[in-house]
Order: sequence, then C-alpha cells, then structure tokens
Amino acid sequence: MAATDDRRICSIARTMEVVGEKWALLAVREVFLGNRRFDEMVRRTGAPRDTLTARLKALVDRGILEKRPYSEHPARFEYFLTPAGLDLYPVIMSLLRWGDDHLAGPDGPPLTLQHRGDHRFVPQLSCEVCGKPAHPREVRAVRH
Amino acid sequence: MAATDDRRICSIARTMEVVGEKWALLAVREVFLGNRRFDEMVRRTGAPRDTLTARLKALVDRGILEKRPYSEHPARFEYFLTPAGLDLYPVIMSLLRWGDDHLAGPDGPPLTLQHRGDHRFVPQLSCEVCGKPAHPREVRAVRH
DNA sequence: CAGGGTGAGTCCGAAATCCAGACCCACACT
DNA sequence: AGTGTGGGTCTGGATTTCGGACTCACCCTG
Repeated sequence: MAATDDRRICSIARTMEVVGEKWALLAVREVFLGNRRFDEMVRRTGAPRDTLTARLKALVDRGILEKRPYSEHPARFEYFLTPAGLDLYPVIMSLLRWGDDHLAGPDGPPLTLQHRGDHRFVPQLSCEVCGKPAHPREVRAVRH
Repeated sequence: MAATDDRRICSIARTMEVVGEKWALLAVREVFLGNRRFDEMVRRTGAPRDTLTARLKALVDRGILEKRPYSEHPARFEYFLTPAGLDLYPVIMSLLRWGDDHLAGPDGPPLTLQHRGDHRFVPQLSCEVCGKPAHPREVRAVRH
C-alpha cells in the first residue's frame, strides 16, 4: 500500500532532466564544433525548428548556453557555451567514444580528433584524484 | 530549394539513438548499482512500468543488457550488462560528475564513490593515448 | 524597383510517446 | 483463505515531436 517513492536521489537523474531531452545534447555538440547559429544547427542536427527553439531556450535558462546578438536590426544571435556548458565536454566525448567503439560502420568513426596538435585524441574515463584510468569494477558506491 | 540534408554523421547522434530515450540510461544506472530486477528498477527510477518494459527490451535488442532467468516456473528475470553495456560506464560517470558539480544541493552530492578502496573517486575525462586530462580547448576535430 | 535569398523563428494538425494507475497471473508465505 | 511479490499488460488521456508551410525584416542583384 505505502506509496513507496524509493526514487533514487541522484546526480545522473538530475543531469538527465537538464540535458536528456531529445536534441539538447546535439545542440550542445554543434556549439562545441563552432556552429553557433540557429539555422546551421537545424541543418546539422536535423531537429525540428520548433523543438530546437524550445531546447535552446531551456539550455539558456539552465545556464548551459548564452545567447548573444551579433547583429541588431536584423536581430541575429549566436549561442555560446557558459562554463557549465563547457563542463559537458566529458559527457559529449564519452558518448562519442561509445559510438565510435560500438556503432562505427566499415569505414571507421566519422570524426577524428586531435589532442594538443600532436596525437590522436581517444576519450577515456579516469579518476581525478589518482589520475589513473577507471573501470567499473574498481569503483564502489558508498551510501552516505 | 535543394533538400539540404547536411545532417552530421556522428557517433554522438548514433549513441543518442540507442541510449537517449527517456529512462534508458537510468535503467542502465540501476544495473550498474546492482539492481537487476524489473520492480526494483521501477521503484528506483520512477519510470512508468510500461516505458521501462519497452526500454529494457530495446536495450537487450541493442546488445547493452542481457536478460537471464533466475527462476523458471514463476518466470523471473535479471538484467546484466554486456561488454557493450559496461562500456557505458564513462557516459554514466560523466553525467554524474556534471550533476555533482552543477546541481548538488546544500548537503553536497547524494552519492559518494570510492576508487580502488582507498580514495574518493572523481570522474574525469582524459586521453587514452597520452594519459593526461583533456580539456575542450586542447582538442581539434579533423574532417576526414 | 522587382525578385530572390537568409536568419530566426512561429504556427499547424497529425503522429508518436509518455504517463498514472488499474489489472493480471503464477506462485510463495502464513 | 488471504496477502504479498515479481513481472509484466492494458487503457485512455496528456504531452511531445514531427515535417512542412508561413512570417517578418533585412540585404543583394540586376
């Protein structure tokens, strides 16, 4: 009977509420790639203009993007990443890595990345404290 | 006029198609936390039973989870991560880190993690090639 | 000046999804 | 006999998403 709301209080769930809606992360991806304008994002992502409008607004409201005019009069805008938005980089890169590893076609990953100009960038999870790569087996959750 | 489909071919988009639907990643989170059963996942995530049924089926079809019976006759099942599923760990941890950094309440992050039993685990993005932490500024996309 | 193009949206009705909650069935426990 | 549990299915309504057409203000070209 008890209306058991054992729903986990969790940073993952909270984050998903902010960036988990359809097209939100692809809009952010475009900004990371330097595409800051509405029409360009529509073209690159394939999102309905409608939906993209709503997502961008939400991302601005949530402090992930910042909307700046680059021309008044024909009022035109560009979207920039805030510091919080920049912090989504690991999320984007982890998704990219997984897709590269598990969904790449015969001609390999569609996009190649370079790190510090001198070697291939291969995203990986590590531990900021000890600096070593991290694997699920080595991590334990501690109820607090 | 040209029906310009400049949609980017991209591992991020492809990954989102697989795990980007609502509740999919939270179901995966539960399995990482050791909760392998349907009812438990419903309770912990708050997802509609319906939707969760659909997600689990999709995740199994996509090779991210594996459904194993742990009792026949009252037919009962548990879900396990496949190797591809385990590879989602960085995605989950990156989302967690972002939530910890940007959405935590006054009493800090809801969940603490431990790495190799002897220190706090703080998820971070690094480069597998050079082993160093990676920041957006240091990475360049190369059209190929 | 007419015609076309661009950027950033808005509006529309149709289609797909998601939702809460009720229901179901097979079994175990008391 | 009655209650509980596990893993669902069903239903009907609410919410989102969709593709495409439309708008509006401006610029550029001939």
